[in-house]
Amino acid sequence: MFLTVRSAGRDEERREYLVQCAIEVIAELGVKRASLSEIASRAAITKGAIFYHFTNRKELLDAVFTTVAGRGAGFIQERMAGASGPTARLRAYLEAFPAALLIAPNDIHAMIAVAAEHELGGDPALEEMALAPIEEILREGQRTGEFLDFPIRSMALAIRGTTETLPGYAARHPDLDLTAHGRALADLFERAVTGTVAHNG
Amino acid sequence: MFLTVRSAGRDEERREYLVQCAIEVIAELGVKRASLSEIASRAAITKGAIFYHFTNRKELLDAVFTTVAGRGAGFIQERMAGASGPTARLRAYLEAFPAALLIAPNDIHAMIAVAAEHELGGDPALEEMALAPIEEILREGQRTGEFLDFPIRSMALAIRGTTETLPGYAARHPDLDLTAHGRALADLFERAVTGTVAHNG
Amino acid sequence: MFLTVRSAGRDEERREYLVQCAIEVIAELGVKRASLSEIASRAAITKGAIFYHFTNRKELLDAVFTTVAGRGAGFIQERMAGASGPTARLRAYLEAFPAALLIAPNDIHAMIAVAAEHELGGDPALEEMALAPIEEILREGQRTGEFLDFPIRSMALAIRGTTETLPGYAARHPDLDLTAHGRALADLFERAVTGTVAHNG
Amino acid sequence: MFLTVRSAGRDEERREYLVQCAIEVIAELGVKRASLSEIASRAAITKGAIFYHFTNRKELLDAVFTTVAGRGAGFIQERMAGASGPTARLRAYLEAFPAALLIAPNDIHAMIAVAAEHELGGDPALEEMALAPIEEILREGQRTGEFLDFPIRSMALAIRGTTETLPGYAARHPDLDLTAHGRALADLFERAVTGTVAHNG
DNA sequence: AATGAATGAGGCTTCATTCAT
DNA sequence: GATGAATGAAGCCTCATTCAT
Repeated sequence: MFLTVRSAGRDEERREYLVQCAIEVIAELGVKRASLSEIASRAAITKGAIFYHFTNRKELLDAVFTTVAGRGAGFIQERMAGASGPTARLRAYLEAFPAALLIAPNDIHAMIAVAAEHELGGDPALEEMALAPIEEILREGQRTGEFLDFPIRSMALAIRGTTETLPGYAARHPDLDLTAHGRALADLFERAVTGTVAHNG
Repeated sequence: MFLTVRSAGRDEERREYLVQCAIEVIAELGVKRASLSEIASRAAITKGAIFYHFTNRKELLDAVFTTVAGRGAGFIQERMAGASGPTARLRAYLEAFPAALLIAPNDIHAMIAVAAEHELGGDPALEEMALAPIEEILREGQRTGEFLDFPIRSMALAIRGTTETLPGYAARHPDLDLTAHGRALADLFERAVTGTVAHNG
Repeated sequence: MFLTVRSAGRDEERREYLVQCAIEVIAELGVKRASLSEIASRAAITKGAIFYHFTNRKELLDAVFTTVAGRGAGFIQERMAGASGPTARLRAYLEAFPAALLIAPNDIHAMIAVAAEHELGGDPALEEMALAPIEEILREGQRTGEFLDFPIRSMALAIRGTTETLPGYAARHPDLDLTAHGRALADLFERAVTGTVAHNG
Repeated sequence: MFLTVRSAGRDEERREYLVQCAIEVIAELGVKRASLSEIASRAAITKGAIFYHFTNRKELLDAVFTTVAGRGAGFIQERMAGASGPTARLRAYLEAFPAALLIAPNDIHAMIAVAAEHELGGDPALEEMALAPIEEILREGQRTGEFLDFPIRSMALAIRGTTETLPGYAARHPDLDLTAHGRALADLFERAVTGTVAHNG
């Protein structure tokens, strides 16, 4: 349609398109088997063309991660927008993650897969970015007194570990009821941080 | 006969040695980058020699997993031996895992890494094997009434996710106090399953 | 479009070039020793490049066989074109094979070599394909009464065995007069199938 | 039985045993896949031990060939012993080969397989050894006038090609009636060399 | 006479990367 | 902006061969 348009935007569009193709391939085959050939063929271009848009494979993978992490964070924040107070926000967070997996499984699978690769020798700042929003909720809860006293980092790691590990299991067990599981996780961590579960009463 | 026995012992020794080298390489570089070259050079032999002791890379990796999973299970069982009752057993389990990471970090790293690869390409039974002991405790706790009512699989997944994810973080944050973290996890899940924490009282 | 056509042509050219190189190597060294390294070095490219044009070694070998079998069949059919009647056709066939060996020895050597490997690991249909044209002539000769009564398959196997075995001998005995040998074979089998030899009278 | 005997004969026995094992493996798997490992394991010894008895793989293969070719020649000579006159001898020869294939298929398969490997870069004298007895019959037939005039080498090559090619086909077509085929070959070549077939009249 | 362990060369294959066009 | 062709390093694996014991 816009084939004749020569704008800088075209470049960006193309990058995003390639990233999207990469996400799909990664979600289906895993990072290791997501070769540039595979991605290129999914995008119906040639391997060489990828290098016009990305310096190397790593840069493409980074773009994939940034994209999916960004979208994921956006989705979760949306879900948390209506929740006021740390307890509700924690619940929203824990239910949002499985919901995201339901709505955009490719994104989540790709995010986890790439993150796993990145972990060895990857950017430690990335990890903090994932923990930060959780810890913020926890800290606020302790400040307001709604939450009990517990080591924040340990609790955050438990929460993150629980969510991070979910996509793989869900992929292998398509019968898992993600909504129910999300609620169960919310209950579990609500009781862990507050000592009781209001909503189930 | 003696010759056979003696040489069988040698052979077994050699296999174990190679497995140990593989564990170290995997713990340091991850499964993907643990090439046979790398492992061979760590063992100060040639690549070809590996094939004298193992049919395949896969067979070596399987041996690695069997070894580390066996040692890990042994260690955790030892730690749980003194604990009676589901509450105590759950605490023992959750404290034992970080302790194992402290004592034999390579084993744990290799175990998680290999398990991740195995699960991608494979054996769903493995996953159940990891969840089974956890779920057994949870079921018993619910039966005796010590534990609240919650979906067992969800709780087990949370526990497993928490532990499975720990080695990576610990590797990137050597300053993490694993003993304290183990206690925190035990507290957290004890409160989640029982509604309160006895030992902190 | 032109670009596609032109490049498809290039691609095909390249494939044919590689096939030709493979034919030469196979003719000289045999299939077993015709490694991709050897073929690549003959083609003055790298091993890796072969995989750009062929999926694997087997595909290259298949292309070799298709090529030489096609050319060989073409040549023999050409020679048989002028011959009418089973007796003349049989003679044409038997003289054409040594002639082909004279004109394109590499082709014939490669064909026999690859066929031998294929048959070991494989395709029984190939064998029937080689026997079919011979048996057709024999059947027709018996139908018209020009040929005596004999078991067709046995006669065909004798003819095929005679030709199949010739390239090896010819390679080791460059002094063999292939034209004369072809005539001798034609005489021999003509007498075998008709009881007499017309042309020698 | 003779385990305690320490004679030079032991060595020879062992060699023969290994050769026999090699024959079986080659007959079953072909020369290429008849690795020393495979042969050793068939012989229930170790690879290393083979090198005590043979300098290298080639020497073992040579011994295999010598053995099977010797036994084959013996068998054929036995069968030809009762035949007097070139016509009868030729018939005996041509019927003996398929008979040998029936009685000792492993020998024949191994012989052909090894010969095929030897052909590229092998001993040319070997080939003459196979042709000599055929040519002797043919020459005698021409001398006595029983046989027509034809180029001896060409006829011998046809006969050898026919027989040499048979084992492979027979292996792929176990339903082939070897006795009938032998008779057919004898008829065919008898007519080719004499112009008629006495025995079928 | 033989074994067990290892070597080292060579084989096939995959893939990120480069580059002329 | 993109393609097609190629490179080269690395990976896994096989196997004849060697050698101390």
